[in-house]
Amino acid sequence: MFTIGDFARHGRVSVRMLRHYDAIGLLRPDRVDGANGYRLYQAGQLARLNRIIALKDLGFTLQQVRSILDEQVSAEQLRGMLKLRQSDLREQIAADEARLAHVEARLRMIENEGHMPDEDIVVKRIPPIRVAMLSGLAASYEPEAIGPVIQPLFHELGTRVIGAGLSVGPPFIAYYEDAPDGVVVHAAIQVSVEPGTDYDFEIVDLPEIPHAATIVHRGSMEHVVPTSQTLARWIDANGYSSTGYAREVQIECPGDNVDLWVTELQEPVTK
Amino acid sequence: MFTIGDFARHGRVSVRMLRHYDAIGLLRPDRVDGANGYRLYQAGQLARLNRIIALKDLGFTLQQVRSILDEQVSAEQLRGMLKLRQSDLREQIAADEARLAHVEARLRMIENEGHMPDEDIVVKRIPPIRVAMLSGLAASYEPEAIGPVIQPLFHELGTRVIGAGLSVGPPFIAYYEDAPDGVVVHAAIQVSVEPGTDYDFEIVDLPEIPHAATIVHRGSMEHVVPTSQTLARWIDANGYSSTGYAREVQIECPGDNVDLWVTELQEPVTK
DNA sequence: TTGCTCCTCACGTCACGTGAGGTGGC
DNA sequence: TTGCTCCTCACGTCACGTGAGGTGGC
Repeated sequence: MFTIGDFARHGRVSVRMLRHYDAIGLLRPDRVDGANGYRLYQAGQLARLNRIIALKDLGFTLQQVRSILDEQVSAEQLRGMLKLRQSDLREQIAADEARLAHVEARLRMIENEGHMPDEDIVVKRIPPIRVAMLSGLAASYEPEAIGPVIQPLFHELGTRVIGAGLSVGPPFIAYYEDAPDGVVVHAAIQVSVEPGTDYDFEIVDLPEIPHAATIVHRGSMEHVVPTSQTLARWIDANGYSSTGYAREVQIECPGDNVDLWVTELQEPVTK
Repeated sequence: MFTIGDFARHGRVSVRMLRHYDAIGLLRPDRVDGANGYRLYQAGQLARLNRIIALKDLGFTLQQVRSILDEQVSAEQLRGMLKLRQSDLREQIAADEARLAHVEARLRMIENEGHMPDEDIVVKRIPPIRVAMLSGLAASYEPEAIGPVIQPLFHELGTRVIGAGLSVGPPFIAYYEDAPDGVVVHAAIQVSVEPGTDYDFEIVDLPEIPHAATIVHRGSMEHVVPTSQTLARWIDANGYSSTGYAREVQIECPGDNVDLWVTELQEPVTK
């Protein structure tokens, strides 16, 4: 017979753990002294304690350990639980390796520039969205070429959407596609209508972007280039690669002051 | 101005997270409506939200995120924090890979034998221990060769230790070393004395075993072979290798009934 | 009026670590 | 008597998720 302290020393666990396992019914002492409540264990119970520790070390919860030990799971169910643990662990490892790569990218930035960037980039899923849309063609993918095309498009689109009796407000979305003779420019405004109705603009469901590297740009789109470059460098430094032009989502754009505009760039990426 | 719901949608976080960040002072709303307590955010605050999410994704706690954002840490301190995170992540990944290897070993056992072993093996650190010791020589490392050597050793050791006025009781430890002409057999009993005194037995500090694969054996040591084999197979299946003979620690050994003996085998291993 | 969004508590999560406050045997 | 071990609460951990119960504007 061992007191809880001796049993803990032999099992190389804490006394608190043994009390906890008693409390949740995972490992009851062999008997409890009626007079003083002392827990008393048998040496043979070390075998069960070892099984508990071994299963716990595999990453099972104590609930799972209990049902495995109390033979409430068949060999086949156990195989299923192990398979699940296996894939969870693989995911966990992959996620931690991604995190590690990001940490190392940050360290490289500090080595190179002496500080971390002030703007921050986050990879998110962008859900699909239904928009009213007009399109045009620009000579190249530069602010000087895009601006004169997209601004009239948004103006015209706003007029037509209001004319169709729909409400207009942010987010306003600009996005781009390569064309043989330049860049196709799309101006889009979120709307909630059923498709099929006939309007003097397109109704399009923009697809989700499973992985978009995003950054917030403040101020006029004339000065978006440094922000885009920060985004591009980050994508590169973190082992992603771009799979298209960024969507530009105007989150706030008071008409009177472009310095207060807030735009999110959403660039589709893959690892 | 965004309500909390709109701001959460733009930032792709939950409303609850924004309330939590407000509560801990990490991201306060731009202002709070005095009448109804509504939180109101500015689009520009998305930049801070993104920085929070990005740092959180690196694995920093929200406390750390706050001190980084509020510029209470210098670039040098930040580099230190990133380095620490880096090594933590590497450790985490290594630990999960070890766990994964163990899960896979379990799966192989189920495929091969249709069930998991009933006895369980745990890798532990064995702390150093001071013992009284007598030694002998056996022809080989088999129960039939060891038994006749170690039993008289323990008997004699017990007599001498009692004769020296020290108390005797489990754990009794047997351990082994290779010798040119057989195996050196050590019989040891834990004692607490200062070294230097002269006894008719040795006082030895058994070193710690940083990594010991341990299994509990019940019953006479005559029947230890299947238990040893279980341990050896496990060591092999889990990618460890043995670096010596196992210590045998008698945890319980009532003199009248060897079937009730409980012994822990502690085999030193490395990855 | 019904829905929708907002609010503030407050419990639950998981496996213990860590006191606080007290008892019993050597 | 002093130490040591044992006991039972009960809070704290970390970042929210999830109700409960209620309010305000369309």
